[in-house]
Amino acid sequence: MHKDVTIYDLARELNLSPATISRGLKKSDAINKDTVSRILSKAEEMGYRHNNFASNLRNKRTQTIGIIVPRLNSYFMTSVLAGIEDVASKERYNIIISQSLEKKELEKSNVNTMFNKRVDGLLISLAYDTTDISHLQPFFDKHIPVVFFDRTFQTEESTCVVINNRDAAYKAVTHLIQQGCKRIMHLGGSLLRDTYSDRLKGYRQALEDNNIYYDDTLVQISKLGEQDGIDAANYILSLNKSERPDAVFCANDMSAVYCMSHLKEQGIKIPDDIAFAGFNNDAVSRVIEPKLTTIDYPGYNIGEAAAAGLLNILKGDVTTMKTTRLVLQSTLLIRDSSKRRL
Amino acid sequence: MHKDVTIYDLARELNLSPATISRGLKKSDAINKDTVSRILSKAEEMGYRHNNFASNLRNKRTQTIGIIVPRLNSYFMTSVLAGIEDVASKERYNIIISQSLEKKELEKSNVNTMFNKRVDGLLISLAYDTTDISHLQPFFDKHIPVVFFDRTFQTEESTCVVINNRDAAYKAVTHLIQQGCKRIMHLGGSLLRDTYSDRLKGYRQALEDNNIYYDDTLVQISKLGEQDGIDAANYILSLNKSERPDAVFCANDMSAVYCMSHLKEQGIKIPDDIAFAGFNNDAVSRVIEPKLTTIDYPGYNIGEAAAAGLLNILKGDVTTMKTTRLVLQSTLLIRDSSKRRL
DNA sequence: TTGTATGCGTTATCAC
DNA sequence: GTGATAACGCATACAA
Repeated sequence: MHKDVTIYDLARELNLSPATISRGLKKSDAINKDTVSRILSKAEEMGYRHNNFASNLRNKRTQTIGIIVPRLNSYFMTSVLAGIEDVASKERYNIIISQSLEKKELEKSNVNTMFNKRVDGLLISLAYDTTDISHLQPFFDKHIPVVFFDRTFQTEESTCVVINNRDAAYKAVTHLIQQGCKRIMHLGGSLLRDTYSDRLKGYRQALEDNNIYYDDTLVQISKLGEQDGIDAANYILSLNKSERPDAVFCANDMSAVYCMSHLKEQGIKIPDDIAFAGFNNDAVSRVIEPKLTTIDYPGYNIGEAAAAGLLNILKGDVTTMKTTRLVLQSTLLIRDSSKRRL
Repeated sequence: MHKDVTIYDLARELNLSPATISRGLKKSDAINKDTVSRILSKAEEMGYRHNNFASNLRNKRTQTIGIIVPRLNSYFMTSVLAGIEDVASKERYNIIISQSLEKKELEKSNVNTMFNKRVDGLLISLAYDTTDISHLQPFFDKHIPVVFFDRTFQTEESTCVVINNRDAAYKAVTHLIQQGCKRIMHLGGSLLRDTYSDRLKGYRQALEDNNIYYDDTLVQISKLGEQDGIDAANYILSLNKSERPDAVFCANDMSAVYCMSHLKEQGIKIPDDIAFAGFNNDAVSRVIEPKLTTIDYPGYNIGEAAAAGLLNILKGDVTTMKTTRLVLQSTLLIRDSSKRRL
């Protein structure tokens, strides 16, 4: 384990001062062009590498933004990440990622870790069961900017990047109604999250606008996982034929796909007996048979917007930072799972 | 933006020396129990937080391990990550993650970033097109341990964590043969990766052991993505009926599922016309109709083993570090996509 | 059990 | 254009 090469070593070799080396390494134009290139090539030659710790210690900035998400294993999240990464790296920011695995406690601890790592800003999509954001108070107290995306929380201290979930849900449900469906079930996520409560609102609004009675036995709230989809299917099968829904609108594709798949196994015809619509446009939605009608949730754009929003605050005057709600567009993708032969 | 609380501030408040505070904060037993608790509560009260930069600068260790993977968006990778995270956090190590997106150049740049961030060790699964590991040389030179998993590279300087891909493929193909299949196609990944070349070897061995002629027109190498599955399906459809395979063994589930799905759309019956087997046991393998026979690739265990291996090296004597090849068990999961009514 | 003194590598301020 | 110097906050060798 050799000693690391420092700017002092370079200074000694080149008969310059450490200060000049430091400036030269970041191509300051207060330094002679020629000196700069001598410094750079010497650095290369000696295998110098910049020491972030020393630099951060000195600068009191980490040039790092933290990201906390519920889970990474969806196409949506990977897209968000890609969007964030692109924007951040252009501005020479590093990112660190952690997963809350949908658990409030883990989210708290991750927030804490991010705080202690002194990230310059935080991007967060909340866990299912997070009820308040007191764990973010340290960030607010220190005026470290926080941007919420997807799973947001109303606050006066931060920016949100979302889509119009209510509208998207409204479109999906209206489409199902137009296909002739009259008894539409909804598999929703935690109502603690606006993301999901807005989808429920859109669902209700669509029913109302079409004079369909809202039946709360047809609304199931869950974590929208594999098993939840199957449970919903079993619930449907447990109903009398007359009580069964003729369509299901799910707040994500995973639950839709598992629910559909389980119903198919029991002989239910999709979309003729029961039509389906999901949410997110995950890869599964395109392999399931029939292909799943869903909402295209533009993850990459969300990520870009969230990162850009954060960097704006970081570059601008922190004291002028205010609540902004950025609403991106989403699209209904109509596929076979909801196409009735009318 | 207030000034941060430091150990000096605590020292002043408590009439102790910074050294005592430093020791007290990490509960050194060279310090009076009572003093320790006074320090801790004062720290709490004043909102002290440990400064990693100062500490790392001093210690020349980051207590951080780097992870580079091709992509995060699979169940397999998320499981690996969870395994790594569990092991690492128990030993109070932090992790930082980056994606190469299957691109050699991005991988290089990520390796570089990790090096400059001075991670204490590196866990890596290589990109499709990485041909050599010269970009890891800085790690080897500085004796910073590197552990490969899944997509590995033969080297004398590092540990690998894998499954027996050859054996797993052999089992899958043998199973297809036992179902009566005689003309088995293989969708494989880049032969630059042992992971995939071993699967091809297992495939060939199974054919040979059953006196089936190896036909290289039935082997397609690709990136195993969505489109590659569809392309393979179209290739199959372009063949005369007599030339068509009666089974397909795919090196991942994604390509299998898309290939299957496309063939089904064209009226091919699965498994009767063509049987399928995939690899990984991704979530999609359980929703596709018929359910996909696949290899259960134990991601969580791989992650655990890789992290544990790395930490072992980190804790032990670096000079005794040597090439270890850790081979974990995988299992063939037989599902409907390969069950022929014999 | 606690204190003193010093250095980790960088950068900003001030001087020349 | 370049140099000298003083922080940044922490952890340890050595002393007491």
